[in-house]
Amino acid sequence: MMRHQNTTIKDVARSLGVSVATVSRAMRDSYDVSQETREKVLRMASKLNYKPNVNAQGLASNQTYNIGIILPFITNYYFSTVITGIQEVAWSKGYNIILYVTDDSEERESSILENLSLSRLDGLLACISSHSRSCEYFQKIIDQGTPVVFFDRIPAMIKASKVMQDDSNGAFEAAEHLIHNGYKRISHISGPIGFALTENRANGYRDALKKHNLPIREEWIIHSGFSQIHGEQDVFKLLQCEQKPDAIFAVNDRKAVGAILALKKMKIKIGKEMGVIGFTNDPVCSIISPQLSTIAEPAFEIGTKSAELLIQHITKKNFPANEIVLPGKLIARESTVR
Amino acid sequence: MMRHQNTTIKDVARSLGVSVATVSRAMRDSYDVSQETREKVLRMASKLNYKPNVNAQGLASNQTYNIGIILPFITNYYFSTVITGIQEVAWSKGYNIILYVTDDSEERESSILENLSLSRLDGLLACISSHSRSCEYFQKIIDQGTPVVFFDRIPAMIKASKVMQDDSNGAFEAAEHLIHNGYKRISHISGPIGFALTENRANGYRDALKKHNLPIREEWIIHSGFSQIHGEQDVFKLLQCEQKPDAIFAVNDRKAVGAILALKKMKIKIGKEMGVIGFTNDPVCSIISPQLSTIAEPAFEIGTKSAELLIQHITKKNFPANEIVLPGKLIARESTVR
DNA sequence: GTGAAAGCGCTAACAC
DNA sequence: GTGTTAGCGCTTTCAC
Repeated sequence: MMRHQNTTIKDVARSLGVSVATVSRAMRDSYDVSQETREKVLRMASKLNYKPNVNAQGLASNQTYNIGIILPFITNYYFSTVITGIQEVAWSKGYNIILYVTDDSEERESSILENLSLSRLDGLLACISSHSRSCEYFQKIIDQGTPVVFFDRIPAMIKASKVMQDDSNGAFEAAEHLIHNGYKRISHISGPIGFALTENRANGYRDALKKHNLPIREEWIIHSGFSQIHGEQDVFKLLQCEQKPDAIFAVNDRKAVGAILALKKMKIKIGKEMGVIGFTNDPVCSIISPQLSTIAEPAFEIGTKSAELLIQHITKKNFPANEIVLPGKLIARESTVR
Repeated sequence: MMRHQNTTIKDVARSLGVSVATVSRAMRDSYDVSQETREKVLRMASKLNYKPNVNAQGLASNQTYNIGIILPFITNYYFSTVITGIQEVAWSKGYNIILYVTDDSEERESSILENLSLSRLDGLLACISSHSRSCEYFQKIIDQGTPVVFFDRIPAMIKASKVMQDDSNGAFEAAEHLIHNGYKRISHISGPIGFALTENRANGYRDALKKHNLPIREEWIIHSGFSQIHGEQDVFKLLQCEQKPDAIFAVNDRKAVGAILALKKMKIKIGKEMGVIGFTNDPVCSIISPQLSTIAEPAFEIGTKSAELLIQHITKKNFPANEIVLPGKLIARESTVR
């Protein structure tokens, strides 16, 4: 599969009567080239439309200027916005993004990582699947010298840089908002057990109830998946409780949307009879009726911070692992008005 | 930035007492290797955890197993689903995906393409920005021998493979659905002028009205952008018309959602006083109230077909340019019931 | 400040 | 069916 041959560094060197080494140095702002030569080279390179061959660069220098992103889905607001943030930073620093989608399957995740050719990547940004546990395949990659930065769903056992929203504080604010608005029997439809994100949000919820001396009933805390359908199912379970809650704090907006849809089906008045608050600030919040109160997550910034951090790790050896926590913001809408 | 050195083809060859050529051939299912040797090599490679260096492979063979995707956004249902489809096929055929996001800016688009190192990519999948016109930078890439397949928003002037939904037929069905449901003054809030997609949907709309002898009033056809806010704005314009329409066919669901929100603000009863139908089948259709009728687009299949087509172009020289049109499907919901 | 040359890890033409 | 070897286009010592 030969493609048309582009101009190479040799062509530039030849037409200038200099060596390829000089061209290579000039192209990369290496400081042992005279100002004059550099300009000459740059001009000729652009005239000849010279683009360095990235494979050759990568082979010679052991760098690729590619960063990988591995995550469960891209088809939701949060993830696609994070990627957009990553892309923004990557583009500005000359990095490309290679996308790996796990479909939230641990098997797929491990298969991708086991088969990953690390020679392709300078670093990896990762959000693990909701079924992932030990994540030893990530550890393997890190041990082999490829930096990894985790975001959002992060594995507890692995020492690496991590970027996340302030889950416990956000959850605390969400629950307290419900309390301030007069709700007293507050339930929580949560995510899978064993996730930092899940536990932090559950803890924030518990803390708020404790602070205001409200009962924490374990039957009001339901753990299931992260999706809309899980939200619907969880509501039906809540409605079976002996004592019914009068408000729902959902671990994310998708589950909150599922909850609203289920409540509507049951003809339960949202707000008046049952307050609902989510987490994320998906655009659907202001489309659904009643509009959904939520904690806005800084999705775009999660992306930019993660990418910046990863690039630090790539460019500076022994850059220390960092944990960045970004604040969320309460957005009150109709679903929490009595 | 040296990273830990992985095992190379030499290591595998040495520990087996064969040549690197044999290992190389065995690894790639080249047929002039004995069954026995191949198995021996494969076993040793996996034992040594050998992963081929993609830069070296790319440099030697002029292939990268990377395909690029360039598109306006990834933060909406349609695009993220297309990418998921692309990813699916790419993964199964051993290709990686490199993502480029233009933020719907022609400038960004051309800048990305001008700076693109083609040595990085075996082929490109593209959906142009809503402001792109001549797209000569795509032509340049094609001329240099890199295959490009366009999807959804496709440039008219360029000869290349294209994949799209059946826009005119879908629009025809949408309009006819409104007619069947008793609407008589049907308006169309459309996208930017000059797009195949826009024109095809507008034509389908016109054809349906003509067939049923309904008036086509130019003031009922509004061209603007593709986003929700444009949908809202367009509705306010429609409501200024001397003779008001009784139904709206929106070029996509995002605009239809904007329209619904605007109508709600104006206390106009959706369905009864004003029918609304969209195009895409975004999940928001069944979340919004009333639920939005629409033409379901085969987004995932658009992705898989595009990727398959591109891989054909990559692997078979002189594979002829192809235009694939995938059918949509009417999904009737509440917003078109009187 | 610049050039010569080795070598990054692999593929493919050629020889046997 | 397998080995030898010349590159692929670039970076990077090491001379000068």
